[in-house]
Amino acid sequence: MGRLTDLEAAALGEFKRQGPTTGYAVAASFRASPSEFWSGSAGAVYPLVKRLVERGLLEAVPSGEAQRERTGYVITAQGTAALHAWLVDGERAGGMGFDPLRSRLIYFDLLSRAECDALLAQVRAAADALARREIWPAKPLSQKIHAAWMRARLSFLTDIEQLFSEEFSPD
Amino acid sequence: MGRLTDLEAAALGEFKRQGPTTGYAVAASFRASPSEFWSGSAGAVYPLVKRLVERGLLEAVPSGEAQRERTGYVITAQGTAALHAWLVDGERAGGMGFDPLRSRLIYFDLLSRAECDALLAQVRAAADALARREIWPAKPLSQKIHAAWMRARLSFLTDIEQLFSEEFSPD
DNA sequence: GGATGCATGTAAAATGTTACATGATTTA
DNA sequence: TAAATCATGTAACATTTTACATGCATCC
Repeated sequence: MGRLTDLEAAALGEFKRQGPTTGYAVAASFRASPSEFWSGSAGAVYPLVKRLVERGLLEAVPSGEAQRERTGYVITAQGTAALHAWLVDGERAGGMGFDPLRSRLIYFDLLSRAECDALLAQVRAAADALARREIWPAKPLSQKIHAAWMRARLSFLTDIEQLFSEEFSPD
Repeated sequence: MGRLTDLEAAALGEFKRQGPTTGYAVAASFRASPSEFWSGSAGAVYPLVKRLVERGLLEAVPSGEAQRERTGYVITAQGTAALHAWLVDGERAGGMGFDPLRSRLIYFDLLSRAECDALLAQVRAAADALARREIWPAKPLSQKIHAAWMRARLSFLTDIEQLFSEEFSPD
C-alpha cells in the first residue's frame, strides 16, 4: 500500500491520459512542464516505472511487432484506484507547497533596496513569460488553470512590491 | 562551489538570523514552518550542518562551559556570500515551484463533480486555517508576506471554483 | 552523412525519510 | 516524579541527480 508520492501519481496520471505509452513519453511530458519541479530525467523515470509495475499499478502491453525497442505501459485498475486516492486527498492538496520566491522573501532583510528591486523585476519578467506560455497538454481547461495560477502569482507579486516599497520608504 | 540547494540556503538563513545557535533550533524553525516542504527532521538537518561546516559556510563556536551537550554554529563570510548569491538568483526565484492542488487539477477530469467540490472545499478550509495562522518568525513583515501569499492562493481557489462550476454546468 | 529525436537503461553520488537510540534538563 | 523539551546523532532505506552509454530512425 503506502500513499503515492507526487511523482508517482503524476506518472500514473500521464499513463492514464496517454493510454499505452512509453516511459520516454512520460518523461518528455514532465520535461515539458512549466514547473522546474518535474525534471523528467531518465534516472528518475525508468526506475519509477519499474517500481510501479512491481506494485501492480502499471502493466506492460505486448508490442505488436516492434521495429524499434519500445515498451508501452497502461495503468491497471489498482493503479487507477491509487491515483484516485491521491487526487481526492484534501489534506495534502491543501498544503502550502513550495515557492522559490516566497522562500527567499523570508530573508529579504539581507538585501539592499536595489537588489530587492532587481530580484522582483526578474521574477515579474519570468512570471510574464510563464503567463504567456502555452502549456502541455494543450487542453483549454489546462490552459485556464495555468492562467488562473499565473494571475494569482502576479497579484502576489504586486502585493509584495507594494509592501516592500512601503518598507523601504522613510516613514 | 556549486549552488546552494533551497534547504541549505534556508539553513544558512536561519543560522544567520538566529546568531550562534544549534542544529536543533534550526530544525525546530523548519518544523514550525506552515509549509509541508520543511520537515526539519534530525536525519536531514544534522548531516546538512556537517556538510555546511565542511564546506566552510558554517563554523562551530566554542561553547563557554557547557552544562549540556550543545554545539552552536555561526555563518561564515563565505556562507553569507553563498546565501546572498542564492537570494538574488532571479532565475530560480522566478520558477513556478510546486503546488499540491495545482498538480492535482491537471487530472481533474478523473473526478466527479461531487468529488471535485469536496476537494475544493477541503482545500479552502485548509487555506482559511493557514491564513489565520501566526507564522514564525513573528515579524510583522513576515506575517504580511504570508498574508499576501494566502490572499493570492484564495483568489486562485475562487477562480478555480468558478472555472469548474462553468465546466460542469450544461451549456 | 551528420544532427536530432526516440528509446532504454545503469552507476555513482547526493540527499532525504523514517525510525531508533541516548541522555540531560525543565516543567507540571 | 512523570512528561515534555533540549540536544545530538546514526542506520537502513528510498529516492533523485548527474552523467554516461547504447543503438535505431528520421530529417535536412
